[in-house]
Parts: sequence; structure tokens; C-alpha cells
Amino acid sequence: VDPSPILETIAASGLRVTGPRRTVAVLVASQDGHFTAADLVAEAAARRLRVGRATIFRTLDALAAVGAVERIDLPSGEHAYVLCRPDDHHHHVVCASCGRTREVDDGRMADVLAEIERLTGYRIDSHRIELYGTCPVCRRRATRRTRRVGHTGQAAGTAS
Amino acid sequence: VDPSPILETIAASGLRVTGPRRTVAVLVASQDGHFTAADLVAEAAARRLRVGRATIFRTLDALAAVGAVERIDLPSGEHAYVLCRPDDHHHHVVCASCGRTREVDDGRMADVLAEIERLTGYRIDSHRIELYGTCPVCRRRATRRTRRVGHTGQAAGTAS
DNA sequence: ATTTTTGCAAACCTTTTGCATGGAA
DNA sequence: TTCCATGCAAAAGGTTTGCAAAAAT
Repeated sequence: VDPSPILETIAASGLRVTGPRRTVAVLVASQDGHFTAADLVAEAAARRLRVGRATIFRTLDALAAVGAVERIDLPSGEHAYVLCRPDDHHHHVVCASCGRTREVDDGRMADVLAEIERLTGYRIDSHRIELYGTCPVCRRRATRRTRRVGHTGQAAGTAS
Repeated sequence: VDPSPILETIAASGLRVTGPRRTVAVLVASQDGHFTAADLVAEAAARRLRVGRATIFRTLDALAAVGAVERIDLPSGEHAYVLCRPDDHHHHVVCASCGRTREVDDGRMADVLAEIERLTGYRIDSHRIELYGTCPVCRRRATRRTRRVGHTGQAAGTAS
């Protein structure tokens, strides 16, 4: 994918567009699905792109702050990131099998939240909604395998 | 609060009810709002209850596995736990100011998820939904303070 | 010029693990 | 008596930080 939008977001936020940040943007743009800071460190090493580990962490923080990526927590508790469009409000569905994510928009979620505010008296300032499942591709694969060997697939962990 | 339900859940799950686990149950039951493993370690030390750090981590894992507590991730990325009724499906609203949590039930969330499955083709196996906001008590406090000094309160971070 | 950013390495924090001992069922 | 659970201390991760040098505006 093209890293330019990430760099534009950085520039638009008044942050400096530096060499290392370009590198991180390229790495982020080339991920497909979610990725951890460690993934980027490893891939930078593999591609012989020299960026300090601290810079990767700091850049990911900055990107999350400006909305170019979102920090998510996998059911395992690992911290991961996903690339996303900065603008509108959305959530991610994460495939437990291949890690690919897909954005879904807020939809009627807002109504549900409004009702919860009414019921509890809390003012809800922010929320974190992460959905885990199996994407169509992996599902098809799993089905095929099931037919052959009776493999039942896997269920992800947390269901809060 | 009363730690007995926690111990009963442990027993009902075929785990052993041991001294250290009783201690952890008491600590958990006395938390109000969310708490981290470190909180329990600190409080155990303060109350001069001798439990190994590893045991606290292991017991929290076990409690989460049997549904006596739920592991959540705060907007800051910290791992925390909240006490909860094991049985039915629910979510937590966490007060960003005082940390108190309140359970809300699934409600129409299930419908929303079903629609998302339809739209994306993903099969959703599990989800993690955490809501952050301000509870009625803190909200009142914040308002009072605002009137006096123009304090604007705080917004939590992540809004996925 | 000025201010931000980087890289490195060390520091920090949280969580896990090996293993011998102790305790529940 | 037989496993399961504990404690300790060490190890393992993951993330942050201080600081001098380098780069961006």
C-alpha cells in the first residue's frame, strides 16, 4: 500500500516528516492486518532498514495520537496496531485466523451507547470495541478442511 | 464486599480452595472499580497478607478463566481486572475519573453484531467492548468544580 | 538558529517460569 | 497419597528514558 497518506497526516499535524518516520510509514503501510511494534522492528531488520527500536515505538505512539493507526488489544492481551483512515468513527473486525482486519462503521452502535448512557447515568466519553472472528476467506478454508478431516476450527478467547 | 462467591466459583470449577486463594479473593472483593495485579500486590503488602506475586498473577488468571473477574484493557493500555458476576453476558462501563465500573447487559448489542456479520461476511466469535466515561457521582463533582474554577474535566483517550 | 527527532543503551515494569516444598482433596 | 498449588528468584518480554548527536523547519 501507499505510505503517503500516513506522511501527510504527520505533516498536517505539525510533526516533522523525517527519514525514520518515512521508513516506519512504509513498514506500516506494508502490513496487512494487525501488527505489533515487535513486528515492525523485525521487518525493519529483515529489510535492512535502519531505524532504532525506540523510534518505532515513538512513531507508533505519534501515529496513534494523530489517528493514522489505532492501537488495539488482542484477546491474548498483546498490544497491536492497525492502519486506519483517520477521519470517521469506525471499529475493526479482526480475523483470529489470519489477522486481517476490516473496518466497519459505527452504524447503530451509537444508538446502543446512547441507551446505555440513559440506563446507567454514565456519560460515555470513549469506547473501545473490538470484534474477533473469522474472515470469509479463512472461513471457507476452515470449512474445506472440516469436510476432509473433521477439524472444528477455533474460537477466540475473550467475550466481554 | 463478600469474597465467598468468588471462592464458591473456584470450588465449583474443580479448583482447590487454598489459603492464598482465599487471600486473593478477599483482596479482589475489597477493590472497588478496576484494579491491576500490581494493585493487589501492593495491597497485600500493605495489609501484611503474605502471598507470592506469582500466586496473585496465577490466581487472577484462574479467576478470569472461570469468569469471576474479567480482564479489561484501559485506554492507557494497562491490563486491569474487574470483579463480575460469572453468569450472563455483559459489558462494563468504566469511570475514567474514579475507576468504578458498572455492568450493563448485552441488550441490543447482539443485533448490531449480527448486522456487522452480515455486512462484512466475517463470523464473529468473540468481542471485547469497553466503555469509558464519567459516572454520575464524578460528573456531579466535575460540574461543581467547573462552576467554581472553569475546570473542564478530562476526556479519555481511545475511541475505536 | 531553533526546536524536534534519533539512536543507543540502560533502566523499568509487568508477567512468566523452573523447581523443590507444602497443602488440598 | 496423589496431584495441585505455592513461593522464590531468575528470566523473559515489552516499553520507556536520558542524553548527546543529527536533522528538520
